[in-house]
Amino acid sequence: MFSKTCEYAMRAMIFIAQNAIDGSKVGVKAIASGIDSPEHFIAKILQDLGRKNMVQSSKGPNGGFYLDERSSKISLAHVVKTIDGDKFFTGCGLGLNQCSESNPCPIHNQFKKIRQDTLTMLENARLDRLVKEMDLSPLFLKR
Amino acid sequence: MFSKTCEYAMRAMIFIAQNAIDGSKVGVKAIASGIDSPEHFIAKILQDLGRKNMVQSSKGPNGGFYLDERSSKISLAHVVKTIDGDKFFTGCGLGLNQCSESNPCPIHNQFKKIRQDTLTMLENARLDRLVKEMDLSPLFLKR
DNA sequence: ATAATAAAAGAGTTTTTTATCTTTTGTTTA
DNA sequence: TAAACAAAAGATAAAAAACTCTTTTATTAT
Repeated sequence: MFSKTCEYAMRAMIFIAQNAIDGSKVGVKAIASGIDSPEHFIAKILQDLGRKNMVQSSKGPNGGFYLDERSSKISLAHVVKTIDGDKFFTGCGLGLNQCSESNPCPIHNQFKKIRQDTLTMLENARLDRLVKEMDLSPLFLKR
Repeated sequence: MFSKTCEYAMRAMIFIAQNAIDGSKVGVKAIASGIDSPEHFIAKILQDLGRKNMVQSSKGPNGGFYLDERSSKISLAHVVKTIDGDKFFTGCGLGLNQCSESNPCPIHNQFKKIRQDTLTMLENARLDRLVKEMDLSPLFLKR
């Protein structure tokens, strides 16, 4: 469905949203172990997300990753688009570039609906909201 | 969404269903150009599908690929499961192995519905049916 | 100032996926 | 039975994705 990179990114963002609260920060080591991902790999991914200002960080003692007000409202859809691009949301199910409304592949219309449902769902999955919901029920981010 | 291999496989199966009719057969060259895929690559994929009896073939002059009665009823879901496995239909959206009904990830329930819709859609997309529908409207399998 | 800490950056390596090329085997028809 | 044809099989090669290691830079606290 999504690339491994993208899965790690979503998990890491949720983990940060959950654990870096009230000015506190989380380090890569904690993130990596918290979401069960390779440490250096998730570090790279977070660097990317940082450059795009989707996550904030500070160096040095007590440093780590956290989310500012804007970042905490980011949706999983945004993360997916950033990492995997939007081919998931716009691409053809059979991989046809020319597939479109006027030039549909055999399963174009059915796929369109599913893609749209997925997009809506991921757009609604904003980090702050997920964390709030998870407070009610126990949560799991380990693979 | 699906691997390239899987996309080619689906396109090739549809193409064969469409073009190998009334005992005629289609060769890899025609298939490759018909679905715009690398010739040797789709040949390999069809070999795999052939071993699993999802497509029939014969060598020599006038040889090529075709579908027997059973194969022509195969669904795209079957093709996807054969090539990409069933992680698409059963796996967690965040890539968590332990995600389940009793141990759900933050987006488990929403994803479950989408996966189910996708599965239903692909199960209904049987080759014979797709070809019938395509006869009504023009079709495109080139990328 | 200096030592410790932690992310950023850069430079690989490994594995998987995608794609190509060559040889072999089986089938048909002339 | 020989030549042509077409898929099967096997072996490589190229590209992308996943992952690792080392060095640098910025920050904090002593």
